[in-house]
Amino acid sequence: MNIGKASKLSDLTVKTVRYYANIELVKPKQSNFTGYREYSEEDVLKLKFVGKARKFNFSIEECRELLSLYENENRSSKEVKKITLEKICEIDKKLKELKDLRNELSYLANNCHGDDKPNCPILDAFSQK
Amino acid sequence: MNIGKASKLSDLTVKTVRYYANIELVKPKQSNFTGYREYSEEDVLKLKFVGKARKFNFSIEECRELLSLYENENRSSKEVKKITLEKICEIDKKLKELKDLRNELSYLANNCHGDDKPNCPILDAFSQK
DNA sequence: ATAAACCTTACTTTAAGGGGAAGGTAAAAT
DNA sequence: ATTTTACCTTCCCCTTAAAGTAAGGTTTAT
Repeated sequence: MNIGKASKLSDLTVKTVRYYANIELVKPKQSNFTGYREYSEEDVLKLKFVGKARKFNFSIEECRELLSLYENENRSSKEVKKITLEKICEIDKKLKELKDLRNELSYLANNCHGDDKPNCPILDAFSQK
Repeated sequence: MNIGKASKLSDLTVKTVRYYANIELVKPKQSNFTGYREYSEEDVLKLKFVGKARKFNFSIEECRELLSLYENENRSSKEVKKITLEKICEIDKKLKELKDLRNELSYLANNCHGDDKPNCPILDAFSQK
């Protein structure tokens, strides 16, 4: 099938699918006389796989790694679990940062009158030496 | 003072300070015969202000807005509070996304044996149709 | 025959700088 | 006085993961 259909079936944009071909993440065989990319059913499965993993916040390079495990019959689930646990750690770190940030901002907002006067504890906090 | 000192005092890299000058966020007067940027004490205060706001996750454009409020004697704290509350909403949204993601990943990891066998519920989940 | 729908490569843009080259300047050490 | 070292400048490329657009080739439908 052509890229348009592969795009629809995998729920990715044509641009994205073409990008994945360029970076050799999911590379279809090139049909030689039209120059059109020719996608197989299996390619579509791989595209879907990557789409899911991307939604789970895995980077392209991590997707490449997962995909090679996915394709490898001799893989061990240990490796996949390890990558996933690392990703969870990353997310926890980010969550903590965001929570702290939210606390500080909400503290500032609560102490700001929000009226027409220029006094503003938010700006004061930003301009503290 | 030169950019190096302004950089140290504001706790930003020279690259960053130069970048802020280029995008006219914090623009010092250019000393004309050496071509060196000439920073005032007030410029340093602005750089620090931006540094703080950036740490609070405000984008450059939001910093520009906050900075103009900071410089404006006729500002109303209402405006600043509004921008801050919007930022808190954004953070809440991001927090929810990350929490959901974490739940799904941790569910998958918990169900993965993590041994040397190829069966892996994580990969299975990624390849579901 | 022509228009539409689809495909191609290639270039530019995004956010917020980081890295490094090539070269000018200033201050300190010899 | 000269050289070394420490700063400073502009300029260009790199990062993520595509999206936008241009210019042009192909295929299908009317």
